[in-house]
Amino acid sequence: MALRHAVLAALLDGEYSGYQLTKIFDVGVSNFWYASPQQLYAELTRLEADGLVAGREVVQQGRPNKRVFTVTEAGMAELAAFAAAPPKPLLIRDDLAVRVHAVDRLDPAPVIAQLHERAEEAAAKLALFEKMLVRLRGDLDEETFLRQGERVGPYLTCLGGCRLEREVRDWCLRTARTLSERAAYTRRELP
Amino acid sequence: MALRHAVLAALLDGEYSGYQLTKIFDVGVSNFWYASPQQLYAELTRLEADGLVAGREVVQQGRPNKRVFTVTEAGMAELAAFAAAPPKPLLIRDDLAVRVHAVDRLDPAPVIAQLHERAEEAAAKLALFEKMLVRLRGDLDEETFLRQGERVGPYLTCLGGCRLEREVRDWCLRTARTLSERAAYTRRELP
DNA sequence: ATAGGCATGTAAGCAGTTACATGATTTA
DNA sequence: TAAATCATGTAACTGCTTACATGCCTAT
Repeated sequence: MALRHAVLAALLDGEYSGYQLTKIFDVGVSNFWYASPQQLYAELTRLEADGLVAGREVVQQGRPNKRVFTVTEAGMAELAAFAAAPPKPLLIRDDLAVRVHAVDRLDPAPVIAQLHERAEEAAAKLALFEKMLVRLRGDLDEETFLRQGERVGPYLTCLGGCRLEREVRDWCLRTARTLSERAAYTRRELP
Repeated sequence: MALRHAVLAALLDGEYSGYQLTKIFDVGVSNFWYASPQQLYAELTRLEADGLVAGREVVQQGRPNKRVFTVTEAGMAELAAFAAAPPKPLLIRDDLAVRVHAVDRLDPAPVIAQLHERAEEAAAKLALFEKMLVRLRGDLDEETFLRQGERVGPYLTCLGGCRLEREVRDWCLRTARTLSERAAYTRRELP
C-alpha cells in the first residue's frame, strides 16, 4: 500500500477534499506521484475507516458542499513508520521511450511529433513548478529558505520535479532533432 | 496493455529468452520500463499465443535449455500501430520523494540515509549506462554515430537514462546535504 | 557443501485503469 | 444553451506484486 502514504504526505500541506487532491495528484504532486480521481476517493474512504485521516464537512454556497481531511495522530504514526522503512525503488514507465527505443524499425514521423508535444508539456510543467517554488519560499531567496524555512519538504520535491521536467524537455528536443536530421538524410539518399 | 510493446521493442535488439529479458527489465530497459520476472514470463506466453512473437528452443550444454523469442510480422505491425497512437503520459512513482515531502514533520535521519543510498544506486546505474553507450556506438564518436549509426533507438533511450540518473544522484545529494545542515542547526539551537 | 547464477513457471491477492453515473453552479 | 468546473462516487476489469515452487550447473 503506497498511495496511502502519498495521500498522508499531501495532507500535511493543509486540509483538502477529495476533489482538491485530484488536482494535486493530477500534476503528480510535484511530479513524483500520479493518482486517478477514483483511486483517491477510494483511498480516502479507506484511510478514514482506518482512522488515519479525519473528515470534516464544509458547507459552501454557490457550489456543492465538500468533505476536507486532516491527518490524525494515528496517521502521523503510520507516516513515521513508513519514513523509517526502506523505500521501494523509483518506478518509471515511459510509453514514449518505448517508441524511441524501437524507432529505427518504424516510421519516425509520429514519434518525432510526440516528442515535440512531450517537450511542450514538460516546459509547461517546469514553468508551473518554478512558480510554485517562488510561492513556497515567499520573499526569501532559495539558499536562505532552505536553511531557515519551516516547511522545506514540498520545496525540495518541487526542485526535483523541476530537474526532471527540464531533462525531459531537453531530451525530447534533442532526440526529435536527431531523428529529424536522420529522416532528412535518408530522404536525400534513397529516392 | 503496455508491457507488450516494451517487450516487443526490447526483442528488436535480438533474440532473448525470458530469463535474459528479466535481466534487461530489471535495470529498467535503460531506465524507462521496469517489469518483474513473473510479468515477463506471463507476457511472453500471451505474446506467443497471439502470434506476435515466435519462440525457438535453444539446446545448451552445461546449463538448462532455453526458449528465445523473435518478433513476428504481426508483432511488427502491432508495434507500428502502437508507435502511431498517442502515448500515455510518463508515469513516475517515487517512494523516497514521498518521505522527503513529509520530512519536516518526521525524523529526518532515516530519510537522509535513504537519500545517500539512492544517490549511490543512481551513480552505479549512470556508470552502467555510460558503458552501454560506449558499447553501442563502437569506435564512432557520439555525433557521428547519431548521424550515421543504423540502430540509434537504444542509444537515445540510454542517453535519457543517463540524464535521469545524473539528476537523481545530484538531487539526492543536494537534498541530503540540506537536511543534514538543518538537523545540525536544530541540534545546536534546541537542546 | 553451499551460495549464486541459469531457467521457468503457478496462485493468490492487491493495486490501478476504464467506463459509467449523478447533479449543481458558473462561465462563455 | 452548451461547456466547464466543482463534487463524489460505483462496478468491472486488467495489470502488477508477493509468495511459493522446482531443478540443474558452476564456482568458492
